[in-house]
Amino acid sequence: MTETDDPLFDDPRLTAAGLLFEAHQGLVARLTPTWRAKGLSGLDVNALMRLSRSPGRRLRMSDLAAQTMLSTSGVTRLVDRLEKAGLVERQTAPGDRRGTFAELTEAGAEALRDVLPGYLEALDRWFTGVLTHKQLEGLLEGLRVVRDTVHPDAVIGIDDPS
Amino acid sequence: MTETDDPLFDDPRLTAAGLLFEAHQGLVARLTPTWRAKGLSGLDVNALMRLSRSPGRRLRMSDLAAQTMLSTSGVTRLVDRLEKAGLVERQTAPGDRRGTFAELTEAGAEALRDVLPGYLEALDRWFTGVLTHKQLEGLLEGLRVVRDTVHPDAVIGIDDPS
DNA sequence: TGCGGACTGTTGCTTGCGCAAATAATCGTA
DNA sequence: TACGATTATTTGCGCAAGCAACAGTCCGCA
Repeated sequence: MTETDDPLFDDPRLTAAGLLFEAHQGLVARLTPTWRAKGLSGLDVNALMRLSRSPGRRLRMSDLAAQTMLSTSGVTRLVDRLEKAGLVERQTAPGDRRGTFAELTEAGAEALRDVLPGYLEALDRWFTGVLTHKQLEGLLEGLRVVRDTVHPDAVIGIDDPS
Repeated sequence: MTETDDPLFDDPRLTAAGLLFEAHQGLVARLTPTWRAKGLSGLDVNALMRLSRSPGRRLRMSDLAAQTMLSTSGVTRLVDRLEKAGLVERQTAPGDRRGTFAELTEAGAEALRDVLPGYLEALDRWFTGVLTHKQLEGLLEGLRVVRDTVHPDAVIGIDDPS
């Protein structure tokens, strides 16, 4: 029942992209309470999870920026907050005093253990659990292809190399 | 080669969600230049597209808020900017002077026609075009299910109705 | 050894968002 | 008709993010 004056506005590619955006946004909206209840933001959780999965539970600031797709200044302030909360510690990189590592503290890992059960439950309820095994497989396959196409490792300054 | 101290941190549900988030963020990063080159933000384009597809090319502020998943105050300011740019016009709702419609102007439709070609091309290059027909179908099916689960029509104040 | 250029992270400034309070209009009921 | 409750939108305030400028460190080469 859409009323379009211009057929350009109704391209199936737009519909497909809209579906991706809406599913994403809606899921995030559903997940948000699980971490907000613990006093964290989505980016906090993202960063903590990235650190927890990295060797030595730490990452260089710039690598964390690349992984979270934040600007370096954004990461500086994110780590500022996490450090103030005691969830992360800065340490200067041995051998290169320009670099700084952000390392997950035990309190940080604990915060993660505190958030994850509710987070996983919500994922189950709103995402993985509402799909058949086959649907989930199909979804993940498509996402994997898109992610690999679109996610050029370091994604700080994207200047379309057209 | 991930090093996890806690198996909780490596749940397949987390991987699945991470895939969705990364595909989304990466795609957005790829698309951003297409609208930024025209002086618009992603939310601008989203709003303009919603309006263009609505009856009379207009929506009430609160409906626009629901569709864009912004807060109502966010929409107030979004429409402020679009109106100042001449892409949208406010008109008080006939019959209920509390309500306000945001209506797409001809300049707004023109801006959309200006952005869409590049936008569609980018979608093709980074999203729909990199998938086989079958992969795309599988992806869209999964997304549709998730979207319908997660997107309860009006999504302004989500209070988990557990 | 010393100097210029490149790289890493932080700071100043601006922009945009959400929450909560304020404002304006309508509805229901006596 | 009048008043309290409800609904729609706007404003005040605080926070978080990006960009651009800056400071500190390292590397290469004469």
